[in-house]
Amino acid sequence: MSDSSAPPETDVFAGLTAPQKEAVGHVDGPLLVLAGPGSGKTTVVTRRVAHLISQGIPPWQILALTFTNKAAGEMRDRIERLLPDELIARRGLTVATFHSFCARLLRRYAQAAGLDSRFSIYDAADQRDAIKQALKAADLSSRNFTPGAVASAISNAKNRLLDAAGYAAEAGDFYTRSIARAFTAYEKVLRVNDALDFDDLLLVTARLLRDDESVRGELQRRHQYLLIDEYQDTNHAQFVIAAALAAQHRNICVVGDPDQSIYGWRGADIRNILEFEEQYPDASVIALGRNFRSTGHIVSAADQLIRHNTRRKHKPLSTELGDGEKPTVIVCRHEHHEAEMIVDEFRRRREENATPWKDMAVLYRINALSRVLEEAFRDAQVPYIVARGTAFYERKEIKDALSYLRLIANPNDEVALRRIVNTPPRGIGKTSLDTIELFALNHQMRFFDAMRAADRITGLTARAIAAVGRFVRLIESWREFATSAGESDDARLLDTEPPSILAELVERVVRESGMEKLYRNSKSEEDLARLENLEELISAASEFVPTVDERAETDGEGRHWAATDLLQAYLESVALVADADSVDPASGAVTLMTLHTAKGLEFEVVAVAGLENGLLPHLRATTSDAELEEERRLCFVGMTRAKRHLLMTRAAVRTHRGIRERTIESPFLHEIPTDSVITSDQAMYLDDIEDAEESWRPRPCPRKGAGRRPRTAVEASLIADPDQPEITIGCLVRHPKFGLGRVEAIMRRPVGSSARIAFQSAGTKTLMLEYARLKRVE
DNA sequence: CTGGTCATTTTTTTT
DNA sequence: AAATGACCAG
Repeated sequence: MSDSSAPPETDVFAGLTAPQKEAVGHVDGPLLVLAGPGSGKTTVVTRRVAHLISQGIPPWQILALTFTNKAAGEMRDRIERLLPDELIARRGLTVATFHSFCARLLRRYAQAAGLDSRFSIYDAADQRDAIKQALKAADLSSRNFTPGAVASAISNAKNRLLDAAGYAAEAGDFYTRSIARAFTAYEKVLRVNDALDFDDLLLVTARLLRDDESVRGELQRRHQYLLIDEYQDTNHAQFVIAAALAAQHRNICVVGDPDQSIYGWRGADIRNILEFEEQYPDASVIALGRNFRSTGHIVSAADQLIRHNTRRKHKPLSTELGDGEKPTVIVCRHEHHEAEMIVDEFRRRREENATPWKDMAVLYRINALSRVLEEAFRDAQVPYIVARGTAFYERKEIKDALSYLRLIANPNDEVALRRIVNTPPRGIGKTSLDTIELFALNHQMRFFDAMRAADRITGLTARAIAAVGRFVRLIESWREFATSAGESDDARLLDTEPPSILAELVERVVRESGMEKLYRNSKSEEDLARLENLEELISAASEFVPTVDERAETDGEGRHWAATDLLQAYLESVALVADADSVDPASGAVTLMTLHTAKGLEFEVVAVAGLENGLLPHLRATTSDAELEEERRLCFVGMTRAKRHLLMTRAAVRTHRGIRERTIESPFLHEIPTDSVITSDQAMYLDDIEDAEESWRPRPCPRKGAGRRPRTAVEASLIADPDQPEITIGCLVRHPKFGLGRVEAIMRRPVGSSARIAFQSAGTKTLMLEYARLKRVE
């Protein structure tokens, strides 16, 4: 299929360097692309896929796997833009995250995998609940075995493809054997509930591919060309999945950078990329070392730092962009001072260099650092966004609503059931639940079935029986609604306007569960915010459209999407959101995020905060050399996000978890030669922790109660971008088609915020801010 | 059964 | 500092 002579100079090769061209032109056989920071990796990958298609390979034979939805979405968009229009119509190209690919595969091959296709996906919080339950069942005190420790032990085992039995076989000492018991009990909880945790998605898929020859063969034939992004972050399960898919055709292209491997703690195995050439001795290896992103001093400082990693193959980094400015290091007095310095610097950049807010970012090691920074940006009236897409789904009211939905989709999901059975309070208290549980146990019944038979349970008060009956009828009426209401006509799916059957269901749940009433009757601002969040959830549901890939899986022979399929896909997409997914380039605000989420992104101006010993490197990652090297890579990733200017800060005194402590400089700062950076010590004469406190004057205009109140999603969107006239609630806007209207509500969502606008002539509509070309009218 | 207060704990990073 | 869990009064 591939031409052995030089690839033709079509436009997919335009403007590329020689190694880039080589990678783009590669068609058959294994390929390893070592892509340093800013080396045009995404360009190479997307053009290569376009090139494959131009060589006559059907798009549906190509499978690209990424780690975040955002990366997948971007890749899909960029590939499609490279393809001729007539091809887009008949695509079928699969670009997905590892986890969503596996989830879909497992639903399709549920029977072969020994699963119920309605299985739930448990997130970290659900997993915690399930582990607590398991610890109780295994009669282990959660004193000595904290759910967190057990969870990470189990996760590590699963990433190595060990199940509970395999783990137990390895367990020697008392502690490990106890964990093994907890593991076994936890697996039982998952099985009974028809639930999988994140690790299971990979583990079960890997096992299925390994053990089931016919499934493996089918998938190998379907996915002839495999592409894996960020390969340095794959764990063993992912490695097995990739190897199984590629075993026959060997058309596997992996892209990554060992120096940016930062997920070792969750089982990523850097050996996967380091030993790729041993696994595929005939692999072509292409190194992309030239940096097109950052100016010279930034590249050189980062390079000096990463050289301190010993277990590493050094590759030269060079830049195309001239020296630029030296990175700045500022030693601040304390965290508030640090935040102010960063805000000051960003303001100056905007005034002097006209750098837009959206091209600036603050990166930090731990989420807890965001609070002080947020305060500083808010007080300075600088628009900012905290990239934390998962935060929305961690809110109590949202988790509750989703638990109702999960229970509708999967009747056996007892973790979901227990969460909402008495939320909002409906008279089913602990005593009643214990009685029901005992009954279920004695009669070998499902918990929900026992509730159904509540009137036969002795020891339950008449009051409780009535309450339980009402609850059961409520759930069953929703379930009936979801199963009977099919999408009568496919056009509805493509319609952006409600009513969507899904939104209807979510709305019914919010209303009929009593959640709406509970929060509406409350006077507290917090509950009002909760109500707004629930409305946002409904609005998000109304706009939910399964991805092309998902639809392709189910549509097939003209099969219609039933409401339950839609619900399933929705719950799946919600379970698998990542923080990085919420990074919105159209937002017009400074982005605040962790170093981990920043991987793969770039900004003109970047501040890395908290360069202190114990914070970066983190205290818990200093026990081994391997961990310390990973922390160094993390710092390297942060530094190389900057295109033009890099600011690194630390506070001499920092308050963390309520304790104020003097800090020690990060060794990483020490490792960068002093003449590679410009250092400014603002805390030189700070002899005493008390001085730090005195020097912190309360900021100018502290609003009443600010800082206490939980910030709502809506509030975040009210911080406007001065680059453009802001769109706020109540303001007048003009839409190119609908004309003049007034903004009634703004809904900020992880991806694509929207606004409800009452138009003078066109009626009330909900529009996506990103696409609707709204102009504010003064 | 509900809703308060008080004590205790918190792994940093995430699909 | 914040969030959970245990305990107790209504």
